[in-house]
Amino acid sequence: MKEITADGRTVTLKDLANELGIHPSTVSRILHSGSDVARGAASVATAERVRELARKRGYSPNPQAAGLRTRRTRLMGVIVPRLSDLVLAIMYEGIEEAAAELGYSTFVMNSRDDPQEQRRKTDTMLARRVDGLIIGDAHLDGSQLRELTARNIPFVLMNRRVTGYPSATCDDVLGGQLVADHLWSQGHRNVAVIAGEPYASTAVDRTAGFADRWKSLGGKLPQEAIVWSRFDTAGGREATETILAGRNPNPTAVFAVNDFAAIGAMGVLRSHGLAVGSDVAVVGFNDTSVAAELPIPLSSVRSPMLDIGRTAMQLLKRVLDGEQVEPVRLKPTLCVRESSAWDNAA
Amino acid sequence: MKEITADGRTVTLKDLANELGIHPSTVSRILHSGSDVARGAASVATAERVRELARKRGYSPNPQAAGLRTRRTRLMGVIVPRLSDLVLAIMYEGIEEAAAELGYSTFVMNSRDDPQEQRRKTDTMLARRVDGLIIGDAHLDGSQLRELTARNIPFVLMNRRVTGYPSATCDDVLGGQLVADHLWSQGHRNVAVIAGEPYASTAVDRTAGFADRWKSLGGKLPQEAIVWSRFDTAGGREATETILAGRNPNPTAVFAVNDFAAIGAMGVLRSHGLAVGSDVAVVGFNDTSVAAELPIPLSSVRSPMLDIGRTAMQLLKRVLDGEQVEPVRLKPTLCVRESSAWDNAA
DNA sequence: AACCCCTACCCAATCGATTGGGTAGTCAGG
DNA sequence: CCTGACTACCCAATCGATTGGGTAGGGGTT
Repeated sequence: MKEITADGRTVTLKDLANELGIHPSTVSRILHSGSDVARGAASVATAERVRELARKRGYSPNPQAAGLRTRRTRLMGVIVPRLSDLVLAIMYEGIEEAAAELGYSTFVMNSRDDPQEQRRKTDTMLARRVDGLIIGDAHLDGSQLRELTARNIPFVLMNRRVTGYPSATCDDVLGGQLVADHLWSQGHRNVAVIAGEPYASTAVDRTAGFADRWKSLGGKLPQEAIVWSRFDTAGGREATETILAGRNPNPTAVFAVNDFAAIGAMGVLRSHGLAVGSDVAVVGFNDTSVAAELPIPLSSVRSPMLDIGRTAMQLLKRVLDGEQVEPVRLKPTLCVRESSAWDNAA
Repeated sequence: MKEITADGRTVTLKDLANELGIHPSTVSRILHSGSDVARGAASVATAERVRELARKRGYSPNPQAAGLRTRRTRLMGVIVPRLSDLVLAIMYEGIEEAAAELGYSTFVMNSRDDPQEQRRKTDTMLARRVDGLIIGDAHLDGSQLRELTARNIPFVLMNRRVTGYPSATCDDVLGGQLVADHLWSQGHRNVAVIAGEPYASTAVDRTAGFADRWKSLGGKLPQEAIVWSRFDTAGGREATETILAGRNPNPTAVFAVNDFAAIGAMGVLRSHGLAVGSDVAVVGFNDTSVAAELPIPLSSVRSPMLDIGRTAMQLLKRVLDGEQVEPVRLKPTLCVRESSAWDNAA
């Protein structure tokens, strides 16, 4: 309800002050701090009159002016590889929710996981004077992050973690373990992993969680059973071709660290005459909304994407408040569906 | 490359001016206008010195201060039903690209297609003093838009259009026609439409384009062959159940105005023992990335989503420049795949 | 010599909110 | 009656960039 004065400008503090015959600074103090400011700043009666008029005139403070003075914008920058990745889109929804609750607004930008773009987007955000950054595209090498630290910019990581920095992620190691337990108990002994991009902690942790647990269960997982790939369907297809070409006998189960890669894998398996669910089990990760909708519903590790976003925002807020924060890892759960429900122990 | 002075503040115009012994206003004029300002404002030599120093110190103008003075923020607000809808996410990528080229930054917010949220989000954006809005969630009744017009806020529509307002959309009517032509030429005569939400022009136009063309080809399309639904898989499933329950004989083709609804439809058809592609053709809309990846690849109308986003941003820029702009409808193309490739004319 | 016009700048107000530092006026206690 | 402590405000500087309105000095014209 932004209202305007007779001459077409938006209502300012001074307008309110003039109308009430008091000083703008008094109005500011009344509106700025909670009702607790009545002590010292103004009488209860005046405070009430001010608040009433502000409501009536639809006063909304000018964030430019406030920011200029306070050097805080209540803006947060969010950088993600791409928003058209469903996983990141949902996390962003979580961020937006939490940001609204905390009185912040957010910018998002896509970096396509390209270091050049990451820098460029970071710079645009800083030029906009954001108070802090949520980095959703961190690479494990961390060069990007060292620079931010050096420039003294408050930030937290989301989705992907890097040791030594605050982050909100899924417990990806646990996620990998859940899959290992599941496939092992279904009787599989010859498995392969479509591991994702080696620069992303999501890929590395999920793969490591799986591999370590698999070995501690007594399973074998030779080097060539782990194939690194892109996170999309095409990446999943290529990886699966590699797996099928390189292993004899073919694995009876495939764990893809990403649903879309898993979908690509299912396609290739099918076209090689292998029935997903009976000949070969497939498990994905994230439990994106398509997983359950496929003709052969895809087993997938459900990660709390919305919560990860919310948590990232809350962490960043705490960083801005000067707190020392620790990384947060949210627990995933496994959703078993047809694609891996066939019992191979028989 | 935001640099800071010795005492930790970011570099300002005044810093540059002091260092060069000239007045801040001169620096502003040199940096503000292109190189064409050398005439009148400053000597070429001074201009060069200023630009050089600005580069060296990593000067980046404070948008708060500039905005406070100029009353323009170079911020645009974008409101979409939800960013986790792939279609909108891609359009937003287009917006972001175009915005960067034009020197704007963008906010996105999700409204969930809920009028209350639409208002709330609009107000937050205006409180942030955005220069204009891109509305991606317009409802055909247009009450939301009348209010914006009344409040004198520059905006354009995206994805969905409403008569009388500038917009960047897909030519959805044409899209519907393409599907009608295709299904008719494949020999189908008994078809059904999963029509989407009746408040969205995308749904209405696609359905109308299909229905009108179908009838002009000589086809029949009774009222009960058109089922309105939500845009997601669940909506598609429900609609398909309705269709299968209500029609005898079953239709040999189904057009869903949205890929996700189409995916839901394929699931239900399959579970009713109908083979998609041979028993029943299915066509979706938008050609989102999953369409081609399904076990039975889905025919779909490809809409130029990225371009729609870019166009929306460019239109808005022109609106801000005071131009009178006309709605733009971008041409879609039909991608035929297995789900509707079976020739029923036989 | 008087006049005008450039060139290359400077000056100061302004945008709207915030904030450290007052100050009248009232009341109580000594 | 004086002092001190409140209460309820006011004042003015400030944040950084922009912009309409100067102006000094130099060169050219008539």
